[in-house]
Amino acid sequence: MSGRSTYYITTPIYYVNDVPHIGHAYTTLACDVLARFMRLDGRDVHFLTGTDEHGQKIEKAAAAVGLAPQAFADKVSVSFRDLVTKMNYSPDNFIRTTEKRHYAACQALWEKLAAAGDIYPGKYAGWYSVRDETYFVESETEVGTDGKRRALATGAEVEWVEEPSYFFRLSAWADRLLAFYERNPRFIAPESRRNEVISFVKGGLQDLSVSRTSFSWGVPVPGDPRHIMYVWLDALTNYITECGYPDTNAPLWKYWPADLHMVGKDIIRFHCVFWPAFLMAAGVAPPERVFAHGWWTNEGQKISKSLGNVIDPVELVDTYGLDPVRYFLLREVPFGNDGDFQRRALIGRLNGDLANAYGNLCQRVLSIVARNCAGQVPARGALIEADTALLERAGKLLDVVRAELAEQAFHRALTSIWEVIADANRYVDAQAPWALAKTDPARRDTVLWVLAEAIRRVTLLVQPFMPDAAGRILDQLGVPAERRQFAAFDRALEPGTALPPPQGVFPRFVETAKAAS
RNA sequence: GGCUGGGUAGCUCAGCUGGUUAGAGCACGGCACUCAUAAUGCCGGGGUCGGCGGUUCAAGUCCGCCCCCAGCUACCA
Repeated sequence: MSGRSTYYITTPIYYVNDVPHIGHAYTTLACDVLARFMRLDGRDVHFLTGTDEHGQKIEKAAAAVGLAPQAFADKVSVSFRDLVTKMNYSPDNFIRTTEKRHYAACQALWEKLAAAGDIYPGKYAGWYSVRDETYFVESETEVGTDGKRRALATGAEVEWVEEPSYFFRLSAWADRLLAFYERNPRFIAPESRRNEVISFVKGGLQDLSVSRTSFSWGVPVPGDPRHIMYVWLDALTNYITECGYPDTNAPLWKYWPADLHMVGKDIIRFHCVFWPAFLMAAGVAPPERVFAHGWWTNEGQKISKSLGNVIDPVELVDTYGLDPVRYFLLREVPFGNDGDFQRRALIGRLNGDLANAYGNLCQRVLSIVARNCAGQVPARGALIEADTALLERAGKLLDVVRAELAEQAFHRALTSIWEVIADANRYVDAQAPWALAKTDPARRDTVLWVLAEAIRRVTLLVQPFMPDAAGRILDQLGVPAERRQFAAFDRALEPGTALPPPQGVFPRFVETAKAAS
């Protein structure tokens, strides 16, 4: 942990050659929960997401539909902004690589690298397919029986082509990168990814081609505008563009270095090798941490457009509700691992964890309160051991969840919260407030107060995961907005506070015949 | 091929530096309760901890070999 009061967290910028799918939704969701948690915990948070709009693919996709690249990017970028609303994400800004300030940042970074002697002109050579208009790595090609080399993916004939290109002296950075990983063991997570990156770098690094002349949709290289900057040099720079680079006196520069770049496991190399090398070469501090999460499969099958089994987050939210989907994605799979998306499992979580355990706990407690306590937070008398035991378990939760989220262990944070929910359900049965109603109303009130207070503590911590549902439960507990920050975690419910009539927050999901088939 | 991680109840997984009868959640069976969203609680069945061999008073937990799975092995992102 940095120990700073600021917290800067980023998603990758999403390539607008694609419509948003579960993978995009998942990455941003994880960031959103962290951003919300840190804000509630009093940190000065900056949460950034956005779109990557340059490159040959965009140029070609735009041409294919008869649009200028910018117009095409404008159009597709909107669907990513819509997802932000749909999923109730809370970014502080949505950055686009086509912004003027981003061109300035990229070119400034380039000039810094060039001045440091880490960029030099050379030739980029590789197996080029004229038909596919793209280069292939040697391993992606194969020499056929006729002696001609072809791309494995497309079967198109490839030829050895050389074009002028600028190179970044990455080969010179291997040792410094390894030393950096050594000094910063938290830089790459999870552990298995760290091993992969280190072994990759230990295997030796080649210089990196960082400009192209084969297309023009991108940031021109300073002093040589025939060249367009390599997409990753362009894309990664967004993280510092946002902070005002190259102006280190800019108001947002206080957020750099980023506390966390959240990425999918497919782009870990760009973030853990290229990016820190670029930054160190430019004299800018590398980010604190990169977390590479896993991928989802769909009911056991690999997700692919050609299989037509892409998971649409919008459809999920429309079917199951936003908060259950947010909960499921972060609870079902240990964060960092690949996970299998199963409707049955989602429904199981929704009905079991949310409706039965948590929602029903709130409902059974609040309805007794409503019926017996004149619509107010009940009076509390002396506490017995069972009472303090439950309250203490709920009270420890803030530290537990804070520690788990420092490691991005969302599933463990949620498991801990739900253990207290289970404790609370056991406590209700053991104390049986409905029976106390006849024998000892004062004790009944105390039991209800303890339960309401335990639910308050739990729900405060549920807020980052399910902001809307948690908000509605806190409403029903009469917790005012200004006491929903973790600074107010220890401010117990005040007896006598007026409460609105209780209302179910997590309805069970009942499968219709159609949904089941 | 090389490197890394993993193979523990029907399913998903915990099991740190080796130590009493191997755990949780879900699913399944029984019981209790009736405040609650047919919710909740209690009890229970079920595992030769991938295989073989070894170290040790003692091994999912250490060592060796083997089998199986996944990821990585660079410039579309």
